[in-house]
Amino acid sequence: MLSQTGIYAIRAMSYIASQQEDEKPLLSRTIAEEMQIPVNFLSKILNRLAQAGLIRSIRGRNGGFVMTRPKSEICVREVVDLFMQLGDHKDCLLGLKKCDGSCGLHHRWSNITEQFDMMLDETTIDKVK
Amino acid sequence: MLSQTGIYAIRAMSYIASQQEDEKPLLSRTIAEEMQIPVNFLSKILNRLAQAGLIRSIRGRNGGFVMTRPKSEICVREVVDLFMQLGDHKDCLLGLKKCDGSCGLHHRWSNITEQFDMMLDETTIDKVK
DNA sequence: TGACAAACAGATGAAGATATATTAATTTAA
DNA sequence: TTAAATTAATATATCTTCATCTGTTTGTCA
Repeated sequence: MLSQTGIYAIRAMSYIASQQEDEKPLLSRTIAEEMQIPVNFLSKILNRLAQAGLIRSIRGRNGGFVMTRPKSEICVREVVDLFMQLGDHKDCLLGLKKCDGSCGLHHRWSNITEQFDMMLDETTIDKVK
Repeated sequence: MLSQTGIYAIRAMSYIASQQEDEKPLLSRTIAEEMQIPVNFLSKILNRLAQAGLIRSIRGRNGGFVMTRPKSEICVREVVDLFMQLGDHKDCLLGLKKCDGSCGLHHRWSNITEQFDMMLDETTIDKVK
């Protein structure tokens, strides 16, 4: 449901959020260690997050990453959307094009995806300890 | 949540189930066309289903595949389990080892996986139109 | 200028999905 | 009874996507 990259991104964001009081930029190395993410791979993820404006990157000595917005105003979906397209969950689980919602799994599946979507939308980064 | 292979397997099984009245063995070619599955790939899937005893294969002229058990007694999970291990859904969505269930996504996620598991267990092949 | 840190490019690896080709079993027809 | 046609079984190769690693470049501060 979530790709490894998506999971890493949430982990990284929530860590940065949890440490932002310090004001001091967080090193990617530190984040990688604390959150158990391969450091070079994390680098790409952080870069993408920075491009999207969710964090700000600071180069050079005393550099690192800092939040740009209040952590309570960033929802998990915003993060995830940068790394995977969750596709239209409205579709049939079995990928049947003809399916009009009568495929036996359809109703239950759409309940599930609905809950999943709500979870992403309603959970903010600061809630993800 | 389901791999492509898992999806194909359910599609194939449900098609065989829906046609079993005829008694005549179904060709893999036919199943592939009707259910939009790459024929050679389907061949492997059917083979696996046959090994597991969910269907029986008949070689040679007039051969094909037939059901071995009443379609109302085969649940979706049985099919899926042959092609993917769904892992322990009990775990933390974010893969946090330390997570004691307090990770903000945990509660909602475990509800979701619970429903998903129930869907697989309680839906029989004949219900998957 | 030199050390530090992020940014970027590219190569590698692994898993899953798909395609190609060959082999084995069975039936039918000559 | 034999040969041809049909069909599944199997083995192998390719393609794709995602994840990971390696190395180089660029920017910044002391």
